[in-house]
Amino acid sequence: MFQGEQPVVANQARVAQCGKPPVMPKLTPETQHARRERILDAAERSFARAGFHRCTMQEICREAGISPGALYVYFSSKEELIAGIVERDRNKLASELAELKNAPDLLSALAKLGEHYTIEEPLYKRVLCIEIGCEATRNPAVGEIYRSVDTFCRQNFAQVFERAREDGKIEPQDDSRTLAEVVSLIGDGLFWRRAVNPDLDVQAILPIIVRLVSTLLNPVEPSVQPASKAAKTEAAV
Amino acid sequence: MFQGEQPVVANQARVAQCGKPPVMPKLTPETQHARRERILDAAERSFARAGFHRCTMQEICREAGISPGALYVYFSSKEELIAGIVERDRNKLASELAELKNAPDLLSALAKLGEHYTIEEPLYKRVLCIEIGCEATRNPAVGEIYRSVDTFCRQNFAQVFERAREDGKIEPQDDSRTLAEVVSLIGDGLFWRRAVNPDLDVQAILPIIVRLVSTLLNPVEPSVQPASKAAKTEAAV
DNA sequence: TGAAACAAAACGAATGTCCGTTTTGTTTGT
DNA sequence: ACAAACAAAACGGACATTCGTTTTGTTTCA
Repeated sequence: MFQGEQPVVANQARVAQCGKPPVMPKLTPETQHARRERILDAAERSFARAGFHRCTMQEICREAGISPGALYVYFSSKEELIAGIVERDRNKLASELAELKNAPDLLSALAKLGEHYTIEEPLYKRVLCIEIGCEATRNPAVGEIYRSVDTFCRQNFAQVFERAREDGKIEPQDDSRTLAEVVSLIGDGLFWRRAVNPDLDVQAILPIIVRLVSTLLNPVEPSVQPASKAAKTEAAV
Repeated sequence: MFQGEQPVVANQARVAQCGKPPVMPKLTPETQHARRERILDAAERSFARAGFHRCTMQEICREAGISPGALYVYFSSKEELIAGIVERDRNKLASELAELKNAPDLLSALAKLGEHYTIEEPLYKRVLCIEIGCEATRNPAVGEIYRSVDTFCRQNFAQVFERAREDGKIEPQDDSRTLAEVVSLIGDGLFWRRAVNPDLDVQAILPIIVRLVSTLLNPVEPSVQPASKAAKTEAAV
């Protein structure tokens, strides 16, 4: 994914093929899209505050400064609004992770991402991530979006590792996809801890996390630049 | 905590000081407790299926095979039922983690715990864990229970690490509480990944996880038994 | 002892509220 | 001018909780 309006993960299962297609035309597409975004923003804040299922449509309308009638022009159900939130959020994550491929230094790029998502990102967004994952375990539409992005991200990680393997930076017996899964696990763990315990001192933890990940990534002598065909050192682990 | 009926974490914030205490029948305390447990079991299954907020009291009653009236004898609100579930579940986790102190081999004990919670434990319990964490971010009563247990667990980990430090098994510059946080992070990450992606191949991942944790724990020459006063090796990192 | 009297416990239909959605007019943009 | 966009109010269904009644079990008393 490069910048642009296409989502990273194809819109298979285009959100909710509800009987009645929302009536759509007549406002210029840009303002149309802008209003959808505006509503999504309001919904995001509201959902983060109360959770998907304790948040009322009225509350979202209030937050967005519009009436229910207006809202239903853009989203034909609460369900669809939820799916819209999830889709937008996940696609953003996916495109950010996809950037990793271009990073000159994977490790510091990862650290930076971790820092971004756990420190700079406002609290309500972090809480929403958790809510989304939770919803994905029960709501089929959400689950499908969630898992498709998740799969994409892991494949992406795996490709990065595969490339690292070619540079001899990886223990040969380690499977790339398994490593990708481990990195995802650590990332998700970081999210989760941060959401659940807002006092978490991320700054203290990150260096250790980075050190851990680096043991997966750099069995090769450091400071020696990619001598292409892996020169394994004797010092095991 | 040793075996017994006391919860690991004290019941500060005794669940829901709601205006009206449940009517509490004149049943012998044992059967009273037994029925509460029975209801909690049913609620646990129901909540896991639908989530706390989409699950109706009727559904729980159906699952428990009792009437709404009967349920309200034992729990005076849905809120209290939720808190009851959370309290029971978290205390069980806490007492299991507390066992780690007695484990002869920390690493394999951790691996075993991980395996237990991600493979043997039935799916619905795993999903419930996620739901609980999520609820903890918004519901104050639940949050209090969750965080008190969480704190307890991390302190426990930290103590274990502190002991390991005395045996020279830890990098001196690593703070025990930070290490404890990292281990919690990995554990929670494992939960989360497993709940969100039921296809996760835990068996493939665990060895790598164990290897990672072991790098925190064994910078000292392996096979050399605890020579009590840490003999630091030169090989930094 | 045995059945009448009482109490505890459970039942389940009824209640009132809340909330997603629809309907009905009015306004606005093109 | 006309349909799209909107606001406001109202609808209808669902849900947590209540409460009058029934069932079950235990005590009382003759």
